[in-house]
Amino acid sequence: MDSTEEKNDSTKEKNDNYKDDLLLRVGLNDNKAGMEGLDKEKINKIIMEATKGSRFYGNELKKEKQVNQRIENMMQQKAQITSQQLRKAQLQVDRFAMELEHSRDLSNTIVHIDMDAFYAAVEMRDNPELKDKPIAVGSVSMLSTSNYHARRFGVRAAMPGFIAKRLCPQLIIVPPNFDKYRAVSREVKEILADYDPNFMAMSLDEAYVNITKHLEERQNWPEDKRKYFIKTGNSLENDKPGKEVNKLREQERSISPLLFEDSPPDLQSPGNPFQVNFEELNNLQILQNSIVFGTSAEEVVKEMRFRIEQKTTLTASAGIAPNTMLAKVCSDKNKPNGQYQILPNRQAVMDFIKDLPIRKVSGIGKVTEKMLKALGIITCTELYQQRALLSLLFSETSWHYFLHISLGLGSTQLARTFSEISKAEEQYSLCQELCSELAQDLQKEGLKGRTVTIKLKNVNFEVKTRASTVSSVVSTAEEIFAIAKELLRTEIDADFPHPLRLRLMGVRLSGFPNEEEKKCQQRSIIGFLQPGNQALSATRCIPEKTDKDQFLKPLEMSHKKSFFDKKRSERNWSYQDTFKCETVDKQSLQTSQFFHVLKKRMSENLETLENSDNCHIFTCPVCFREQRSISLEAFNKHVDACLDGPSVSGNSKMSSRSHASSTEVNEKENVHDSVSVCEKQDYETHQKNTEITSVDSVDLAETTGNPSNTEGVDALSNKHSEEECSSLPSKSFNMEHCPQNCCAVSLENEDVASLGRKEPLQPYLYEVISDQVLVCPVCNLEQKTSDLTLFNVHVDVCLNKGIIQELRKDKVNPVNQPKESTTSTDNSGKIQKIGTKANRPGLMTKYSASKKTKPNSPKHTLDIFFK
DNA sequence: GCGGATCAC
DNA sequence: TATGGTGATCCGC
Repeated sequence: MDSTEEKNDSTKEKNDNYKDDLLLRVGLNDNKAGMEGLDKEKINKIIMEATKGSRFYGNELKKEKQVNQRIENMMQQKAQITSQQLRKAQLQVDRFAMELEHSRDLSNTIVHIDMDAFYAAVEMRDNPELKDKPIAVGSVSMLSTSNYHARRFGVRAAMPGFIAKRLCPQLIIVPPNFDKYRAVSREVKEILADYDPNFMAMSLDEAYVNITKHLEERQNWPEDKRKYFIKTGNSLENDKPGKEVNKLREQERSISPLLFEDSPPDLQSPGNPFQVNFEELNNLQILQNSIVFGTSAEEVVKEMRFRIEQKTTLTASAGIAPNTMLAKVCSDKNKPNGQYQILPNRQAVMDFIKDLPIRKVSGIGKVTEKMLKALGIITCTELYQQRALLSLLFSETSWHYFLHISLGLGSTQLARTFSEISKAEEQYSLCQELCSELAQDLQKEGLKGRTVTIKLKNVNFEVKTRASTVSSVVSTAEEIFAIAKELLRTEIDADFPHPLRLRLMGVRLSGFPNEEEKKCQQRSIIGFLQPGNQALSATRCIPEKTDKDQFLKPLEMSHKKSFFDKKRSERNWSYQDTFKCETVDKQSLQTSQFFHVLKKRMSENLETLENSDNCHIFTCPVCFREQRSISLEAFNKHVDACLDGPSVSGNSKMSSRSHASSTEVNEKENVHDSVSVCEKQDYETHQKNTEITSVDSVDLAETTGNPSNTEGVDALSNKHSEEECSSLPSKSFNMEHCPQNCCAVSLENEDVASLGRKEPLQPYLYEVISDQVLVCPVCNLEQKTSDLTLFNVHVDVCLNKGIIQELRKDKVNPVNQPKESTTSTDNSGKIQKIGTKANRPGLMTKYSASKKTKPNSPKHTLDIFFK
C-alpha cells in the first residue's frame, strides 16, 4: 500500500544521527510540507517532543547503536582489504556481472500497479465529508496510511496516531475496514486478471502484472475490443457513502483522443504521461462516451488504470518495465495517479538506474542504506562502482543482490497464482499432483527425504505450513502424498464446516538423510584442500531467463582461491553444492588445523558410511583411488598416508583440469538443464510454480584430484560414467542425467590452457576496467604478461608448488573477523540478504527452495509450489 | 532449529 | 498514556 511510497519518501534524506533517522522513519519528507501544512522543522520538533524519553525512543537508540557497530566492524574489515584482494575480487565480480549481462532479458513487459493512498482513498470515496480533510486510517497507536492532505502535516503511514494528532489536530483518524478494502481490491484484481490471469498480488493494493502475452494478442485486436465507455463525470463527488460505486453511468462524455493516442514512448515521461485525472476529463469538452486505447504497453496500462478508476473511483499508479524490480520503482515515480515506463532496451534501463538512490529499490531498507552509505554508496551507479568491495564485505547473497540492482536486473516472471480452490477433492487432487511433480524432481536429483511440508495460502493471503517427519526416507509420489494428504486433511478438518479457500499450495521435502550427503562428502572432502572453500562465498545466481530469478544454490568460493579456480568452479559448478565442506572449513581453516579437521571430518563421514549398508567401496578423497572392501581402519590409514604424503600439494593441478573440463561445455545450458524443473510453469489446468534451488548430494564442485594420479580421477570418472552417466557425451555434463551430480569429475583431456581463457572483461557500465594487472593469487606477484593463457599456466604452476602453505598464508576473509578465542566466524560486518523474496520482487521469485548451511542438518529442501 | 535482524505491506 | 502485526529471508549461534 502507500506506506511504501511514504517510506520511500521518508528516506530520501540520509541522516546519521538518531533524531533525523527517527524523523525520517516516521515519515517526514522535506518537500511535502507545504504552505497548508507544517514546515519541516516544526514537524521534526513535534515528533521529537512526543518521542523523546519514551521506551520506544530508548529502543530506537539501542537499535541504532547496533547498526553503528555493524558499520564500524564493516569499516574495519574494509581497512584490512589489500589492493590485491580488491583486484581479485574485481575480476571475479566482473565475470559474474558479465554473465548476468548476457542473461539480461528485456522481452517481458511487467507492470506494477499501486493504488494511491489506498485505505484512505476508499474511506474518502465512501464518505465525501472526508474529502478535503486530512484523514488517516488506523488507530491512536498506529496509522496504516494517510491521505495527501494529511501528509502535508507530516502525517504518514507507520506513525502513531497520537503523534499524528499533535502534528495535525484536525486530523480525522478512521478505523480500518479491511473487509471493504478487500472488496475493492477484488474489483481491481478482476481487471488485472484480464491482462494477466497469473498476475501476482502483493497485497490489497499492489500487484505485478505481466502483460507480455496480452500485448502480443492485443496487436491484432480491433478497436472495439479496446473501447471503453466512460462513466459520467463528477462521479467522485456523486458517490455517497455506501452507495454502489461501480455502476457505469452512460452519460455522454468523452475524452480527447489525443490524450490517449499511442505516442512515441520517449515522449512519455519523465513527466507524467498520463496525468489524466478523470475528474479533469469530465471538464473537457467530450463529445463521445467512449474511448479507444491503443496497443502499446503504455496504452494498456492507461486502460488498466482507466478501468480501475471507472470501476472503483480510485486512482492507481503504475510502473512499466522489463522486470519487477524496475517496475516497482517506476510505479513510484509519478505517483499519485500516474505511470512511468522504462523502455525495454538496455540503455533506457541504465539511464534510469544511473542516479537512482538505492533506497528506492524494494529490498534496500533503512539499515542497508545506512551501511552502504558508509561506503559512499547512495546511488545505483555507486553501487556498481563499489561492486568488488561489496563482494568482500557482504555475504554472497547480498552482493549478488546488489549487483543485480546495479545492473537493473530483476525478475521477469511472476509467481503464478491459481484461482481459488475450495473443494476438498480438488485440493487433494492438486496435492497429489504436486507430490508427483516433487517425486519426479527428487528422482532426478536422486534424493530422498524424511520431512514433508505442505504450505497453504488462503484467499486472504494467510500462509500456513504444516510439516510431518517420518522415520524413514520417502521419495515416491505415493509416499509423499500419503503424508501430505494427512497434513492437508488436518487443515481441512480444522476449518470444517467451512471449506479451505486456497490460492496457493506447496509441497516440500526436506530432511535429506546423511547417506546422500555422505556419499558426496566422501568424494568431495578433498574439496577442503582447495584453497578457500571457507568463508566468503559466492552464490551462483541463475540469471533470469525464463522464470528463474531465484538464486540457486550458493556456490562456495573463496577469495583465497585462485581467481581462475574460482571462475572455473563458479562457471562449472554453479549447480553444485560445496557448502557442506564450507561450514566446517570456516572453523578449521581459521585455526589452521587444516588436515586435522580434514581427517576428522572424514572420519565423521566414514562413520556414517560405516552405518550405511550400501557403501563398501571407498574412494580416497585424496588420491581418488577406489579402496575396495577394506576396513574403515585400513581406509583411514590409507587416507592418512595420502594426506601426509607429498601428493597433496599437487591437488590443484587436477583441480585445474577438473575445472577445465566443463568450462568450455556450454555452461549456461548446463545450468539450465539442472534447473529445468524450475521451468515447468505452463500448466493448462493449474498454473504452477516449481522451483528448486537446491540440489543435494552435489559436492564435487571443488573436488580435486591428485595430480600425480590422474588415473585415480579417471577411475572414479569411469565408474561414475558406467553407473550413472553412460549416456552422457564425454564432454558434456548434464546434471539432469546425473542424479549425483558428480559426473563433473569425468574429465576429458581438455586443454588446460584453454581455461578461463575467455576474453578479458569488457569495460562495463559506468566504469572502465583499465589495464588489468594480473596478479597471481598464489604467489601474489604481478605477472607481466597480459595473456590470460600464460597467466593461467603460471597460476597452475604456482598452485602446484605450495598450495597448502599459500592457502594458509593467503587465507583472508575480510568479512570474518576473528573473534577472540573462538573459531566461529563473526559476521557482524556482513549483512544478511535482506527482504523476502516476496518483498523483493526485483530479484527473487517466490518460494524458491531454501537451503540450510549447517553441515549436519538437512541442508536442502526441495519444493514444489503452485501459486 | 531457533531467534534476532531486516524488510515489506 | 502511547509507536502494529504478520510473513518472509538470511544468518549466527
